[in-house]
Amino acid sequence: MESVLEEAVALLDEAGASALTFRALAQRLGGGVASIYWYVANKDELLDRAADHAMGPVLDVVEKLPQSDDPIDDLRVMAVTLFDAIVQRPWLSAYFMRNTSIQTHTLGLYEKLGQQTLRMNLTASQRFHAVSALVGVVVGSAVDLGQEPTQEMLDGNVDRDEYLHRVAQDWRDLDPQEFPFVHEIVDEFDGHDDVDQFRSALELTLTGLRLQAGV
Amino acid sequence: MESVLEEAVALLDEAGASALTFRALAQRLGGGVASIYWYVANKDELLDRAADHAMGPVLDVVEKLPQSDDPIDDLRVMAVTLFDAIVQRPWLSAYFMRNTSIQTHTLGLYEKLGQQTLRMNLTASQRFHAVSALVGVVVGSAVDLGQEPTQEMLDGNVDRDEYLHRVAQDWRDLDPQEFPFVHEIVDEFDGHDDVDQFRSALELTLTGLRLQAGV
DNA sequence: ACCTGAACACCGTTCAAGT
DNA sequence: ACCTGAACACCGTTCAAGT
Repeated sequence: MESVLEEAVALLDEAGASALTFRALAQRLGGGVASIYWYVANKDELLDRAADHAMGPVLDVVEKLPQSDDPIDDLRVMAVTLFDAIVQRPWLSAYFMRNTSIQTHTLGLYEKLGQQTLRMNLTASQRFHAVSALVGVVVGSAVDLGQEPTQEMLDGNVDRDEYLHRVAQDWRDLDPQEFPFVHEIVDEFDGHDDVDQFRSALELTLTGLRLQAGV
Repeated sequence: MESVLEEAVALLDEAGASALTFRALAQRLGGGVASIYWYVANKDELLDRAADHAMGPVLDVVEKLPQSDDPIDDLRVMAVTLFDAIVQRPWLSAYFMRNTSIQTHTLGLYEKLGQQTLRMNLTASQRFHAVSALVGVVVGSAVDLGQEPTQEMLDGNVDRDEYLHRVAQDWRDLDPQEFPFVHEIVDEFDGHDDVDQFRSALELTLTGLRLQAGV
């Protein structure tokens, strides 16, 4: 079981979600395809378990984080830790919190995030929504990352920077009268860093939360 | 072309992303599978175009929205409009803003959101990040919705409420000492509305944005 | 310009049969 | 308890050939 998940994660890391097939996994394990069905009921469960397996080290880090006097600061560090993990493993975002009865590490992370809201003056509803919002920011910001390279990127052998640059050029060719905003931000878009984007989105949500809790 | 997208959207609406196959689509169009390849290069493009096709009416609504004196209020209405569309078509979230050179309606929506930030005292970078954050909130909140029903849900013939209730029961069985947050919010989680969750996340981001712009 | 049948190289999943 | 080979019912995609 352990080695099944280990090899599944390795396949996902090497070539993304589309590379994880039962046949490829069986080959790496040196067995037949049907064997894997002794450990998991179907591919969904395999992916849920693989994702949670990869969350183990992340939970370890989060649990060892020192607590400051400011729960908002602690939430920020935790969210960044989680986001960093997803940056390194973009395939994670699609399977985060999909089945907590199987994903115990993920549930642990959810709990640790939530415990910070227990330190703030909020209602249970506000706490629930706050953590959902934070998870949403992390996952929402990571959606871009999780996307498999498009056919265009594979064909032209273009990397991310080159791809962003081409899109930016398309945008610059648009009518400035009709698309004033796109023209305003096209230089920002061109070569932008996903981490900056995430950080800004996170800060907006944390600011809103700070105001709500009055801390 | 128009009818290809029309039928593709119909298939997606009826049974989700997994129902849209070239064979199923060809059958509905009364033709062969290979015909579709005259209109689109591959399945990715089909999905990108279908998603943008469904965005047409949404853009129409957003463009006809009256402008208030508060750009934040206008952003809220637009975000809610977009979210509502995704609630009705959960499959949309996965293909939003994936290829703007093809997705002209989607680009139009992005522009309309952004134009509200032009009315606020922000830098170009802040504007870019603000709209990215808002899109992230919408898409991030919609990720739950977009997920296909799990095998467990199909097997047991359980609906969403019943499913939430089962997960909630699992959570209630956890050790309260170890999972104080999960216990705090389990009653909120049980039977929660995705719209409420989205609204809260949106409000936190808008509050942060209001503070940043000083309006 | 538009459509087709038939094939190719894959998938996830099942199942009777093995140890 | 664990593994297997072989089959089943699908996929997206290609291509030579048609109108």
